[in-house]
Amino acid sequence: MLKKGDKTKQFIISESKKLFSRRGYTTVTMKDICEICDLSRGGLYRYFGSTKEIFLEILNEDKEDKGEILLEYIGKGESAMQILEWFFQDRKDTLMLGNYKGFSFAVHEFAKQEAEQKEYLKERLNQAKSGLITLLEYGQKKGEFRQFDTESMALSLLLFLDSLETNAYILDLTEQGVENQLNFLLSMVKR
Amino acid sequence: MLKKGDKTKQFIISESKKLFSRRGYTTVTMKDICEICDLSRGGLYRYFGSTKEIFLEILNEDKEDKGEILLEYIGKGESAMQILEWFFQDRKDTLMLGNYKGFSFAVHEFAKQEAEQKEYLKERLNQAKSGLITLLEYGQKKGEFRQFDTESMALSLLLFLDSLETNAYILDLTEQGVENQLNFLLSMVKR
Amino acid sequence: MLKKGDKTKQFIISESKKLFSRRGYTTVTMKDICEICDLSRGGLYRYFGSTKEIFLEILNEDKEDKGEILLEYIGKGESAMQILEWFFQDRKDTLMLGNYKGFSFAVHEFAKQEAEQKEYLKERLNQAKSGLITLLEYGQKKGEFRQFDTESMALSLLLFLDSLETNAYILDLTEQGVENQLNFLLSMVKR
Amino acid sequence: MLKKGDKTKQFIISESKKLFSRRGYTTVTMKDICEICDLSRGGLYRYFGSTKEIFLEILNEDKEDKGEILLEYIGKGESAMQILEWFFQDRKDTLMLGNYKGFSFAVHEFAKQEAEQKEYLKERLNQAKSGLITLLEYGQKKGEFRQFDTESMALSLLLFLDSLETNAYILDLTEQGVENQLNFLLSMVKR
DNA sequence: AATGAATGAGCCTTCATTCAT
DNA sequence: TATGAATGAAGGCTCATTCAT
Repeated sequence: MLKKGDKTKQFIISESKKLFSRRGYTTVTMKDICEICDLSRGGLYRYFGSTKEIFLEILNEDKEDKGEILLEYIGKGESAMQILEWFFQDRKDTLMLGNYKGFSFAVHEFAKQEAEQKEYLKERLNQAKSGLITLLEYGQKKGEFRQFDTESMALSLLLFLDSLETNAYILDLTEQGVENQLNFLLSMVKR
Repeated sequence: MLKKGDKTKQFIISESKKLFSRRGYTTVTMKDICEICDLSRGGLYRYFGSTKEIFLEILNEDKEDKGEILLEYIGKGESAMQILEWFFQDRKDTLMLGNYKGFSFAVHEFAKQEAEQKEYLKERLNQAKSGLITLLEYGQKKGEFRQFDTESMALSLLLFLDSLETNAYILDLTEQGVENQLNFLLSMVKR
Repeated sequence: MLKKGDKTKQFIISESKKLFSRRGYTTVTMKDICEICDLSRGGLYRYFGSTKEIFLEILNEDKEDKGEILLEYIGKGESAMQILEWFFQDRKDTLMLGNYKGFSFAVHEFAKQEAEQKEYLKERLNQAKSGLITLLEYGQKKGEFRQFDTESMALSLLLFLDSLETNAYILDLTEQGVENQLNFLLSMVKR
Repeated sequence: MLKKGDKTKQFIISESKKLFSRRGYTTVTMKDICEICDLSRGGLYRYFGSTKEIFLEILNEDKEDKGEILLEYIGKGESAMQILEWFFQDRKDTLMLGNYKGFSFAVHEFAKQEAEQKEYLKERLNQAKSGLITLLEYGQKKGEFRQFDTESMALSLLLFLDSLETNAYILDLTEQGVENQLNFLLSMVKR
C-alpha cells in the first residue's frame, strides 16, 4: 500500500508532468508546482529540491521499455506492418493527445539545459532505434517492407515522429492530419 | 553608411542570435545579452526592451525567401535532384553548422511561449512547404522523382529537417551523420 | 488572536502611514518601506505588491465614519458649538500632531497620481460635508450659529481645515497658531 | 533681443511649468522635460542640471509682487470690496484655469521635498498675507468690512484659496462652483 | 548649440530556499 | 508531514548624467 507520503509524491509527479507538457521545461518554477499541487513551499521541498529533480523522476518512471513489447510481437510472428502501425499509434496516443502532449518537447529543452543528461537521452533514443531496426529487418525478411538501409530508416522515422510531436503545437495538426502523415510514412516503408 | 547606433543594433542582433542558438530562447536574459555585447543595461535597453523584441527582430531579418530562389532554379530547367540537394545543403549549412546551430530549436521554444507568434511561424513553414511542393512536382514531371503525394512528402521532409536540427544536439551528430541522413532522404525521393 | 502574518501586515501599514505622512506619497519606495519595517524585499512583497496597494489599505482602514458620531451627539441634544469644537479638535489631533501629521497631503498627491481614486476621495469629502451640513443646520435651528448658506460654509470649513493640514508644514504652525485659526473660524460661525 | 539660447531657456521654463502643473513636482523627470520640449538630453542639460533647478527658475519668474498693485489701488482710494474681488479673481484666473491649474499644488510638493526652500515659500505667503492685511484694515476703516481680527482673517482667506486650488482637482469644481465659494467668502468679510 | 550613444546607480519584482512552528 | 513567514540573490527597467561628435 502506498503511504501518505508516497501518494503525495506520485501526485506531484503527475501534476508536474502535465505542467511541463503544457509549458515546457525551462519556464516552470517550483512555485508553479506548489500552486498546481496545492502544496505549500515547505510541503513540496520535502519531496523534491528542484524542478530538475522532479523532471528526472518523471523520466525515470517513463523508462518502461517499449522495445520489449516489440520483440514479443515479433516473436509471435505477427505482421511487421501491423506492429509498425501499432508502434506509431502508441506514440501518437501517448504524446500527442491529452495531458502529456508536448512533453516530448520539454524533454528536448531539458537536454539542452542539462548537459549531463544528454547521454541518458541519447541512450533512450538509441534503444528506440535498435528496437525499430529489429522490426524493420523483420519486415524486410518477411517481404513486407521495401529494401532500404534499416539504420537510416529507423533514425529517420524516429526523428520524424519527434518532429511531429514538437511541431504539432505550431501546426495545429488535427488528429486526421497526424494520421495522414503517419500513413504516408508507412507507405514509404511498405513494399 | 550605417550610423553608430545602427551598427550597435546590428551587433546586438547578431550576438543575440548566436546566444539564442547556443542556449535556446527561454533562459536567455537581458543581462546575458548585455554581457556578450559588452554593453551596459541602459545601453542595451536603448535599442530593445526585452528578449522577445530582439528575437522578433532576428526572425524578421531572417525572412528572406528561399522560395524565390527555388523557383528561379526551376525556371532555368536545372535538375530537380540537384535543386533538392542544394535545398538540403543550404538548410544544413545555415542551421546546423557554426554559430546558428540550434537556432531552430530556439524558434520552437519561442513559439511555445508566445502564442501570438504561432501564426507567423506557421506561415513561414507553409511558405517553405509550398516551395518544396513545387519542386517535388517539377521533379516528378521530369521523371526524376518517384510518384508520391507531394504535399505529404513536402511536410515530411520539412519535419524531418526540423527534427534533425533539434536533435543534432542530443545525438552529437557529426557532419557525416547528417550527410548520411540527408542522402537517405534523397534516396526516398529519387526514382 | 492575530496570526504572525497579520501582525506583520498591520506593522507594515502603520509604519508606512508614518512614512507617507513624513515624505508624501510619490517619493516613497518599496525599498524605503522595507527599511523602516526591517523586512527583506521578499518579506514585504509577500503582503503588498506596490506602494499604491499599501496606501489603499491605509485609506481603507481610515474609513471609519466620523459622521455617525456627529449624529449621535446631535441626537443627544448637545450644544452645536461644543460639537463643532470637538469636530475641529479631533481633526487637529488626528492629522496635525504626532506621526500622521502630513498624511492628508499624501492623500492629495495620491489622488493626483491615481485618477481612478479621485471618485473615492470625492466621496469621502462629500460624506464629511453632509455631516457638517447637518451640524450647521442644527446649530442654526438652536440659534447658536449665525445665518449663512450651510452648504457653502461646510465646504469652506473643510477646505480650510484641509489647507491647514497641508500648510502646517510650510508655515511651521505651532499648536497655538493652529488653535488661533480654529477659534477664528468658530467665531465666523457663532452668532 | 533674446538670443537663441535665451529663447530656448524660456521655452523650457514655460513648457515645464505646464508639466509641473499637470503632474506635480516629484514625478516629473528630466526625460519628461526633454520630451515635451522636443530637446535631446544634452540639449536640456546645457540649460538646467535638474528638475529642481528648473522649478526654482519658475518660482523666480513668478515672484512679481501682487502686493504692490494692491497698495496702488488702495492709494487711489478705490472700493475695498472691489479690490478684494479683483484679488480673488486674479488668483482664480492665474491658478485654476488653463495651463497652470495645479501649479500651486506642485509648489507644496516642492516645499515638502526641499526643506531649504521652505523659508522662501513662507516668505512668499507672508508677503501675500501682509498685503491682504493692509487691504482688510483699509476696508474696515472705510466701513466696508465687518470687524474681525485682520491677521487671522487674512491667513484664513489665503489658506482657503490655497485649498481651493489644491482640491479643485479632486472636487471637479466647475468655474461656477469656485465662484460660489469665493462669493461666500466675500460675504463673510463684507459688513 | 545640440545630438544621441552609453554608463551606472537605484528601485522593482520574482523566486529558490530555509526554518520555526 | 505540512505550513507559511522570511531572506536574499538575480534579473528587469528607468533615469540622471556624461561625453564625443
